[in-house]
Amino acid sequence: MASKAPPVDKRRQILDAAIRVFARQGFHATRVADIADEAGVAYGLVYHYFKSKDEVLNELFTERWSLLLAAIEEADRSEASPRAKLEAVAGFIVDSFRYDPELMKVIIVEVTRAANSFGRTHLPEIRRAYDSIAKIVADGQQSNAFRSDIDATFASMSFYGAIEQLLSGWIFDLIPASDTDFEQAKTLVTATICDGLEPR
Amino acid sequence: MASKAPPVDKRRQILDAAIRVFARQGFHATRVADIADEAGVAYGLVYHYFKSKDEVLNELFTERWSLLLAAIEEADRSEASPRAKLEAVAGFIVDSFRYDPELMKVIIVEVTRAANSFGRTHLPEIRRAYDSIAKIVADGQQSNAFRSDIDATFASMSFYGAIEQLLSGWIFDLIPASDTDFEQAKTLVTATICDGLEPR
DNA sequence: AAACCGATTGACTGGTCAGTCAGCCAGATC
DNA sequence: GATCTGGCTGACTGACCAGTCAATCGGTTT
Repeated sequence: MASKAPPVDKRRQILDAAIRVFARQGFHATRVADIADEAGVAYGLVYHYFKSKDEVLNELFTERWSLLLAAIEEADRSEASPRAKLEAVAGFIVDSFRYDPELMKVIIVEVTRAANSFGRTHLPEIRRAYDSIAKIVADGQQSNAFRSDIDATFASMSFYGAIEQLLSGWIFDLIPASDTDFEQAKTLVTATICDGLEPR
Repeated sequence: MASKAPPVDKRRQILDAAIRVFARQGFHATRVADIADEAGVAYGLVYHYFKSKDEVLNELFTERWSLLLAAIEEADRSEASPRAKLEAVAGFIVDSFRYDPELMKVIIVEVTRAANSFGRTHLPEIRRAYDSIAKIVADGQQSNAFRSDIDATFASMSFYGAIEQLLSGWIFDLIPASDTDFEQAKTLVTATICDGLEPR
């Protein structure tokens, strides 16, 4: 009756190939044929599974970003201190990069930081991440764990911007990217934002 | 003998038109014909003054970025406190945006945050900005104005990332962009990075 | 064993543009 | 007023590539 499951999931194969090719050449510079070749699959099959080249990137982004949103919201729901919540968010993003640098590169470079072209479609989802972080900050201010004279939106943008900038630095080899750098980054970003650079 | 000066500088006219069109449609989506139309100039004239469409963007970026580099290095040379130096840098970038939002949008969106495609060529110049900021931080650590347990490179990336994220927020209408917001941003970014979110 | 059906193939097409180029025109020079 | 020169013009072309589609394949059902 059933048994229709193919031995290999070609759709997944195409998505994984796309990650590699997008990471290597960038979205605009990759031809659909490149994806098909990398996946070891015929050109037309890409269009069997996806409406367009854009939809492939859409799928990659949505898949990963929803995890990020879930992680942020879960951190927020926890009983931890506001600072620990922020550290959890930073940790999740840094680990995402460490675990799958190519996918994160694609998401950051081609979507998140490409709000003018491709990212435009996803601005609402991207914004949700900012908003969720802002909520953590605002709650922290409510409970006097954070000072209230720095607008929560400003603070959340600064926090997220700092993290994304670090990822960019790693992606483009502007700063060293060893395992210890990743670990340090998690605490240092949070330390910078929460404690500040000036001695206490 | 001389008197060859045209009444209007067509080259400049093309550059200014390009700023507007790039800001409106994005670099990839603008055809060279769009630039020529916007400038009120024949298609071919663009190629009289520029080798390629890329070179137009190159020119815009280099023009502006060299000002930024000069401003950072000047801030560094001043006698002010490290914190005041950072505030000067933040102030310059924010003012650049306030004074000419379209140009800054193009530079941030199409170059700085597009390191995979166009920005790749300019990575060295972009990096110089990061390095100059890092030097300010490192000097601050040397003089004990800043704590030394946060790596200067990390800190400078965080600082710059925070600012760029704010610009992105303004560019894409994610956060309010009034004159008071701009003024606040200058001090708040510095306050966040130097003092931290937690109360002192 | 015939009909069926979804997965798979890859040649082909239509549209889009960046960049070229042959020549025009207006002011300067002789 | 003839010639020259360089800014300026815009039609044209060659390359590129996303997306289409008709055909094939291999397993299933009747």
